[in-house]
Amino acid sequence: MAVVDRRQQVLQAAAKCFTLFGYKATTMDQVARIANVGKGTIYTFFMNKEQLFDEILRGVIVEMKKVAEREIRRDKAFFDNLHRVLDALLEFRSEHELFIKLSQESRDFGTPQAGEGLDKLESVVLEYLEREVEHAIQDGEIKPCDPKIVSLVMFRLYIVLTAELNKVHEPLGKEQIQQYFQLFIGDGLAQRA
Amino acid sequence: MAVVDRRQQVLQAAAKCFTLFGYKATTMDQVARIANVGKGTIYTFFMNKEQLFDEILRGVIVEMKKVAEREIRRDKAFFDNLHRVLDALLEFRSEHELFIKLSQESRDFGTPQAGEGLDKLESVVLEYLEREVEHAIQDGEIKPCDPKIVSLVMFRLYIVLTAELNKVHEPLGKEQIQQYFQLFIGDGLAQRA
DNA sequence: CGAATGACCGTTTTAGTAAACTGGTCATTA
DNA sequence: TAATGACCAGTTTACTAAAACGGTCATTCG
Repeated sequence: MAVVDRRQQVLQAAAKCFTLFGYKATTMDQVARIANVGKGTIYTFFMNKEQLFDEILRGVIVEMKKVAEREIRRDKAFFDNLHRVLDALLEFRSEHELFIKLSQESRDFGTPQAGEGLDKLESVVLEYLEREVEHAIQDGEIKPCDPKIVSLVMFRLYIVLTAELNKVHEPLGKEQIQQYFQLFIGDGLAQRA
Repeated sequence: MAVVDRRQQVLQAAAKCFTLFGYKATTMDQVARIANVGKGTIYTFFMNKEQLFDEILRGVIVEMKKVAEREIRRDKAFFDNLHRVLDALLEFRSEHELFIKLSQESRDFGTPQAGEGLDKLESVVLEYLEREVEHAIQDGEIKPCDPKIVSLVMFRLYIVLTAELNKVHEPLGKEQIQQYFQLFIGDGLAQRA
C-alpha cells in the first residue's frame, strides 16, 4: 500500500508539474517536493525524468483509448461512432491542458521531449483513426480513399476547430465543432441539387 | 534605367537571400554583394532591412493575387474556380520555397519577422478566400456556414496536403491534391445512397 | 554635380567562461 | 530495508569581451 501510494503520489505530482510548467521547466526536486517524497524515492519507481514523463503520457493515451473504446459500437455507423468519441474526448480538460502546454513548449522553446511526446500521441491517434477509416471503407460507409491521408486531415481538422481557430474567432461550442466536423468530413460543402 | 535596374538587382538579390537563408541569416552586406551594389545603395531604395523584406513579400502576394484573378471567372462555378486557382498556385515553385524557408525559420528559431511575414500572407489569403466563400454562399453554391471558419479550414487543408503530409507520405501530385480537396471541401467522405 | 560607395558608428549577437543548477547516485538514517 | 538528501558530474545560465550587424555619411567617381 505504502509503495503503491508513493508511486501514485509521484505520478500525480509529475502530471501536475508537466501540465503547469512543461517538460523542461519541471525539475525532479520540484516533483519530489510536491509529492512529499525524497528525490531518491522517485528513482525507485522510475528510471529517469524522461521515463517518468513517458509514463504520464502513456496514462493519457490509455485514458483516451478507454474513452474511444467505450464509445465505439461495432454495430453503429462510422459517423455515429465518430461523433460520440469526439464528444467524449472534448470533455477531457486535464488531458487537453497537458497537450496545450506541450504544444506551447515545443513551439516556443523547441524542447525535444515535448515535441517527441506530441508526436507519440499524434501517431497513436493517427493509427487508431487509420484503422477506423479502413473499417469504414471496407464496410462501404465512406468513399474509397487513402486512410493515412484521411486520418491526418481529420486530426488536423480537430486541432483547427478546437485550438487554432480560437486565435481569430471566439471558441466553438461542442455542438458547433460536431457540426463543422460533419460538414467537412461527412457531407461536404457543395450544395447538392 | 540605371536606377530601376539597381533597385531591381537589390530586390532579386534579397529575394534570393531570404529564400536561401531566411530573414535573420540574411545580411545586408550579403545582399549588397550579390546585387553587385554598394551597401549604401540599398538604403537609397529601401528604408531598412524590414522594409526590404516587406517589399519582397508584397511582391509575392501581388503575384499570387494576379494568379487568382487571372483564373477566377465570375460566370463559372465556385468549385471550378477553386480548382483552377489551386492548380495555378501549385505551379509557383519560388513562392513556395520562400514560404517553406520562413516556416522553418519561424518554427526552429522563432524569428519574429518570419512569423509576422507568414501571418501577413496568411491573412491576405484568408481575406481573399473569405470573400469568395461569401459569394458562393450567397449564390447558393455551398451550404450556409461561417466564412471565417471555412476559409481557415480550406487554408489549413492546403498546407496539410502540400507540405505536412510529406513527412509521413510521399508527396502528392497536383491531381491528387485536387482530388482530396474536392473530397473534403466539396463532396464529403460519406458514401451516399 | 549627384548618385554610388564602403569605412565607420552604435548596437546587437555570438563565443567563451565561471557560477549556479539539475538529473541522477548512494552512503547514511530511521 | 525502504526512504532519504548530501553529493557528484554534466548541463544551463549569467556575465563579459569580441565579432558581426544594420544603418549613416563624408568621400569618390562618372
